[in-house]
Amino acid sequence: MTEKTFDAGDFTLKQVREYVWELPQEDDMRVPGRVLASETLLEEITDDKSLQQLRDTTHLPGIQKYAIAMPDAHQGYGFPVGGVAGLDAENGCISPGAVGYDINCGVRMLKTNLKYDEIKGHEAELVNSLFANVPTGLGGGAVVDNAPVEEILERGVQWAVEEGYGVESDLAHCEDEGFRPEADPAKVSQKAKDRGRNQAGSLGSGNHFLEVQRVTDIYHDDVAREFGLSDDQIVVLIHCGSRGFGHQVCTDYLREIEQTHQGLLDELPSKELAAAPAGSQLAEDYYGAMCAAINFAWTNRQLITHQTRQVFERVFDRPWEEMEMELLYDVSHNIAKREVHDVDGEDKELFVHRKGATRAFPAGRQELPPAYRDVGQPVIIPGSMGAGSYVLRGGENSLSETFGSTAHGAGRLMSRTQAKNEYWGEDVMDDLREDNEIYVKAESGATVAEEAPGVYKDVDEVVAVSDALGIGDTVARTYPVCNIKG
DNA sequence: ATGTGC
Repeated sequence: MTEKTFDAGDFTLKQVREYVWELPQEDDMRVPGRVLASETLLEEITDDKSLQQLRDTTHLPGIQKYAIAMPDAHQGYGFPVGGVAGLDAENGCISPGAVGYDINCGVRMLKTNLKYDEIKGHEAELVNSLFANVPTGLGGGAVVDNAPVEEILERGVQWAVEEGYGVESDLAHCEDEGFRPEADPAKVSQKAKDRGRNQAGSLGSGNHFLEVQRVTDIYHDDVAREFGLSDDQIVVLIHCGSRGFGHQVCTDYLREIEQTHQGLLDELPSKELAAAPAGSQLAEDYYGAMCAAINFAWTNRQLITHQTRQVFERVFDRPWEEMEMELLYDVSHNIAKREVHDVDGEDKELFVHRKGATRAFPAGRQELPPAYRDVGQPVIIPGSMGAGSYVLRGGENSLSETFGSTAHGAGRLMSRTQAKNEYWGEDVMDDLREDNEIYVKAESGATVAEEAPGVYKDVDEVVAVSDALGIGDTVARTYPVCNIKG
C-alpha cells in the first residue's frame, strides 16, 4: 500500500491518518512538523509561508514531539498564526515570536438570559450604544483614563473586580482565574507602561470586535446545559488583546534577545524566531513581562465587559444581574505558559507556546476551575463577522495530540492589503445588513474591508477538523446580530 | 496585531 502524500509547493506532507499530516524530519530539524487539516484547508496554505515557518520552528532548542499547525493556520511573524510548540522549560527556550506581538489576544463570551425575539428591533440602538461606550480604533481611548498600570499588571482581573468593574464569579470564569501571579512589572519598560496607561479598556483595531450573537445550534445537549447555553439565547463575544502595551513588550524583548543571545540566533533559520535559552536571566525577564501583558489583556476585556453590562442595563432597562450576564469563559489565543505534559511516558515541564491557538483542556485537568473540571473547558472560536462563532469543549485527545490545544478562529485567506483591493468597507456593511440582518458599526471602513467575511476560511471546516480529531468537541454555534469594530 | 518601519 502506498503512503498518501500531499504536494504543498515546496513541501511534501505525508498523511499520518485522516486530517493529520507530517512534515518529515530532515536536515537540521529537531522534530517533525504536523499539520492538522482537511485537504481543502491544506490547499489554502500552500502559497504562503506557513509551512516554511512551521519547519523553521522545529529548529528551536528543546522542542518536543513536533511543531503543530492548527486547521486555521496561516503565516505570521516567524511562527504561523495557528501554531503550537512545546519547548522544554529546563533545557529549551522561550520565543516571543512564537507567542505573538499581541500578547494574550483572546476572546470571552458573556451570556444573557435574553432570547433573540426580545432584542429584535433594538439592534440599531444596541450597536450605537455599544459603539459610544466601548473605545475602538487605533491609538488611545480607554474605559479607565490614566489607569494604575502597575496594579493592573500585577493583579489583572482581580484589580478590576476590587475596583467594581466586575464580580467575584468573573474570576472563576477566566483562564488562570484572570491573572498570572508570575507577572513582574519591574521587567516591563517605561515605554510599554506609558502606552498602556491610556488604553485600559479599549477594543483596538484589526480583527478585534465586540459582537452580540444568538445561539442557533446546539450539538451537545449535556455539555451545553453545563455551559448554560440554549437555543436562541443572546450572548456577547469580546475579542481583543493587550493593545500597544503587549506590542511594546514583544518589541522590547525581541531586540534584547537579539543583542544578548546572538549565538542561539545564529543557529536558527529565522531571525523572527529569536529565543531566550531556558534558565537565562532574559528568559525569566521575558516570562515576567509577558505575564504582565497577559494580565493587562484580561483586564482590558474585563473593563469592556463592564461597559457592555452597563449598555445592556440602559437599553433593556433592568440590572445586568437580572439578565444573568455572566461569563462563560475567557480564553487566550496568544500566550506561552509553563505546563506539565506527558512526553514519551514522562511528565515534563514545557513552555507551551500557543499563537493563534486555544488551550483545550479536557475534563480532569487540574488547571480547570471547579465549574468545568468535570466537563472540560469551554473553547471559543470566532468566525468572521458574517459567519458567527462556535463554542467547543476541550477534547479528550488534546493532551496527547496538541499539548492540550485547538484552533482559535477561521484563519485569514488573504493579506490585509489584498483584502482592501478586493472589498470596500461601506459595501461590506450594506451587504451584511441587507442580506443577513447583521448590523456593523466601525471606526474605519478600511478595517471592515480587511475583515470582510470573504477574507476568512470556512470556520465550519476548521471546527469540523477539531471535532473529528477529538481535540475540541463542537458544543454550540452562534450567529451575529450586531458588531462593533475599530 | 501596532502611536501601520528598518
